[in-house]
Amino acid sequence: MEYRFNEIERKWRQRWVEQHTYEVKEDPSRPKYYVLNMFPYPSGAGLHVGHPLGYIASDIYARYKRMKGFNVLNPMGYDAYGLPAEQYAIQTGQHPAVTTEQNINRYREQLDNIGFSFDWSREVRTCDPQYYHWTQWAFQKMFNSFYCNTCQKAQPIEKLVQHLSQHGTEGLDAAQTEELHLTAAEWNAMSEAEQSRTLMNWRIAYLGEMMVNWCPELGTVLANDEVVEGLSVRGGYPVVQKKMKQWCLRVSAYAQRLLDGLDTIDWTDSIKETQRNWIGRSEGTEVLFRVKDSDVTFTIFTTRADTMFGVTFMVLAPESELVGQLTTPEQHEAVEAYVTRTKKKTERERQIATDKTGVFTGSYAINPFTGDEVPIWVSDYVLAGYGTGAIMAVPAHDSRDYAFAKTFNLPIIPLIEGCDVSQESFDAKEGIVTNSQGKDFSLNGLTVKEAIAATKKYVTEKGLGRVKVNYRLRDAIFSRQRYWGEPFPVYYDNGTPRMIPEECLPLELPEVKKFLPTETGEPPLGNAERWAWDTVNRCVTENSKIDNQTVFPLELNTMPGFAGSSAYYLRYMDPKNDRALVDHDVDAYWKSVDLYIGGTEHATGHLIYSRFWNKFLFDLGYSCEEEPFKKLVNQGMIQGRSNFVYRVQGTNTFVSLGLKDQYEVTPIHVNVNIVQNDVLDLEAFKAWRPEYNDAEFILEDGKYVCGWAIEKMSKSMFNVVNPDRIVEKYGADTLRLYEMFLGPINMSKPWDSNGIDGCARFLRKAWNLFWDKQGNFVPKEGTATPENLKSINKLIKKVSDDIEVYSYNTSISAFMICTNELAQQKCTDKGIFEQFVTLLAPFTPHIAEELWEQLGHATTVCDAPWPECQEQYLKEDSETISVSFNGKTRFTLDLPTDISREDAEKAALQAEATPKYLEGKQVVKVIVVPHRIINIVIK
RNA sequence: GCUCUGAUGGUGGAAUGGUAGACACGAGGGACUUAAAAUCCCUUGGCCAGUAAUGGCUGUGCGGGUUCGAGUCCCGCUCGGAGCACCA
Repeated sequence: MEYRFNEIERKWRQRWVEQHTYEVKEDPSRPKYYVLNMFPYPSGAGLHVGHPLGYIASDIYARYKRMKGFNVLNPMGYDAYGLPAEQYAIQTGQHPAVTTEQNINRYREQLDNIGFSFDWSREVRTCDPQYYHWTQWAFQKMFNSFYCNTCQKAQPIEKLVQHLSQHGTEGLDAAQTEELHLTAAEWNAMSEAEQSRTLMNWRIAYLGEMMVNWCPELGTVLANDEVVEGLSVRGGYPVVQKKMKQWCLRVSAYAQRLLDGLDTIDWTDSIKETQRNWIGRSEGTEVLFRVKDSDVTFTIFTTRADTMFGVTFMVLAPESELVGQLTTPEQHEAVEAYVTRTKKKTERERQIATDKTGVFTGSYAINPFTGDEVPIWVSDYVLAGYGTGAIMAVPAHDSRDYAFAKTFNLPIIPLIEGCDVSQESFDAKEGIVTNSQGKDFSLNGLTVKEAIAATKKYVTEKGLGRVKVNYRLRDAIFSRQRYWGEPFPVYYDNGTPRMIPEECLPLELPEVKKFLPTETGEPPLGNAERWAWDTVNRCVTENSKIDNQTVFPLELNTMPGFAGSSAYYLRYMDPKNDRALVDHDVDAYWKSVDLYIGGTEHATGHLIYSRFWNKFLFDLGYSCEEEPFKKLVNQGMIQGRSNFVYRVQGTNTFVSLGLKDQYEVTPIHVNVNIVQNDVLDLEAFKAWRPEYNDAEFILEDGKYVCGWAIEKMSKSMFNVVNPDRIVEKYGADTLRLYEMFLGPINMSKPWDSNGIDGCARFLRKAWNLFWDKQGNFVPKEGTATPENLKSINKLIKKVSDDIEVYSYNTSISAFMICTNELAQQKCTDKGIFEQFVTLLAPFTPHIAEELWEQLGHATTVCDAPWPECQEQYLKEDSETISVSFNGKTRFTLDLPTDISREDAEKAALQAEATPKYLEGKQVVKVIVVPHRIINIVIK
């Protein structure tokens, strides 16, 4: 009987749809399990073989869990907003919604080909108003909340307003943009608009004037994780720093909880470490410095409080507000020129620069420990956004300060016994402190660690400063000057931002005539005036105050890509709910994602924002778990394996790999789809491109062998392998199997079609177990032999163990071994075959369903119970045990398998061959270890 | 610079501290066939000895250590991949 995978796969895919096999409902009688893949951005290029890797891995696990009796949620959807569709729209005029729809349809077709157990009735798309309703809703909740440091959670903004009106900022401990001091009277005297503006200092979603990453080419600002080495991640365009008024999310308020939460979740160390780096917690001290002949004071942040006696100058960031206050008239011109020069530099230029530049302000600060006057400089090696934007410089013990001091000839005072700072600074936090004697305070003789602690204590007691924890993590910039994103549900009342009433959500994205900024430089939504006024008239009741002559009444920015992907896992639980993001009871059932699969590239983006977003919803009681993703598995990237042909220079002749060294050749990328096992299909090559029509070849052994290299999978390298082609040629089951067989899912590896035949061969062999040469169905009741039982139980044990740790490649090896054994044993027992098919079902569902039906079952194999291993069949009566002395095998013994350790020792010592090895020697101990070895230690 | 990862045949990769190289690909040999494809069987880390069965030595990036026994644990390097980085 021939294995016709095409027919079988088509049949079952259709039946799964008809019978709603993969649709799930909340079912309190069964335990739940939530499996999730990072949903894809549907790009125009379609899926390549790398994309389904994670989906297959999670599908296997989801199917396995279902067979183990869990109610499994395994949804899929699309992260549909994004720059490529919009860039394409700008070039072609094609509406992004149209291209996105097309791409989604193509993705769906490709995904359906692979036989996933997704519950498509729960599909979400971030660009669907039914979906982004809740993205906008969450934003409004953030706008109407602040973060209370005392209770460590988000609170309604009304509580803050109440506090301000009764006590001002007195006793208020909340996450804020800058430190404000207000009395209740001052607050109450403010106009409503002023109060609204002031509240931005605390809101979790706030409008802030801040330095942003501006990308002129893309015409938009970008978040920190969207910029790498001063270039935009999308497109690689330069990014400059610019001060702009933008919507921001106060992610920094959650820094400590984001850090602490990492200890409660099962993610790999490396991705946790990446997030820890990104959050960048650093414990230190803030110290207040007075300025000579002035009332001005300023604070600096340091992690090396022990080096207070080595401060020889101070440095301000060029963007610091102190620069203006501290520059003396004589230095004004020089400082001005320096600050202007810095502004013109791109982020990248500032990062690359190794030389220290700077300028003296003319002012001096007074070291609170020594009373010394030290000059205050301005330099761009100090960052405005970190700490206080000002530092105390200790050139002896900080390499950057050292370089600056050398450049400008400033003094260097060493503070560690025996350190040599003539060539470079001594940065290590170790050694014994010296040179540190003040009026009433000395650090001499202490270790660095002790000195830091002592200084902290002193500073706090004397009111010179305080202990402070700083984080690198910045607030997320939430505005994009783009069209294809969620509109902000915000209108402006004479410049004061207000939320569109909740009952008016979703605020739908309007049609626009063009996707570029308006002539006045407004974002693309500025083209949609009609939409703006209609919205205001429809939703805002008291709109009399809005000046409809001059000011555009709605927010024109749209939200960034991470907005829609931050809470999508909650929406999958209850995707059609039009009254809430997710029903409370439904959320209480599904709780959080048990297994999340996706790439590491989202470590500092989506995976931070999502955790932040969920923690916020948790604080407000909308999500019942604090961490959204309990277990995270990162699938590796699938790289491309490119093939090359070698053209003899100046000819149209191509020489095979083994002979190319005899010629002057140019390697040329050749389409991997016309190469098999590195052998070129000559006719296909000639037909590939017109210029190769009359190509000639120099062959080796009658074949043209191509060279190869591992590169990124990309169109330009002609190494993109399309899963549809593999499915067509080998079937989806073979594709699934092969992708998993390539190696552990968390490792990056090149796609190499060379091995795929092995998996196809295995499935054919497995299929052939069920029919004899005449085409008769083999399985019969009650014919199991002990060998059959041993083989299948070995398989059950191996697959059950391996699947739990996602070691699918070794499971598949076990299947191959078992298949060969059953074939050799000429197994005919129906029970054995049923167990075999059941085990196979998560991996290769189509063939498993077909065989399951052939075995006489009317129900789907998806609900067959996962077999339990019967250990008794694995045991043997006796086995050969090697006996070794001092690590070398000397002889073997046949012993019963269930023999005790003592008896084994006795048997080994009494064995006939033993004495001659023991002559004149003393037995120290006998060690019985698993795997059939007894080791006798002698002296 | 700091942090995290990894290194095993021609290739992808297996090995709870216990016979390293499972399984697969590739390669070589053989069977079947007019032929090819497909299928099946055998060999396959390296070196040495033997007509052969087989035996010996060596071997998991490098150098040490712990252990009866180390790919696995510890210390010190080399090289690759990733993250952070003028973060005070």
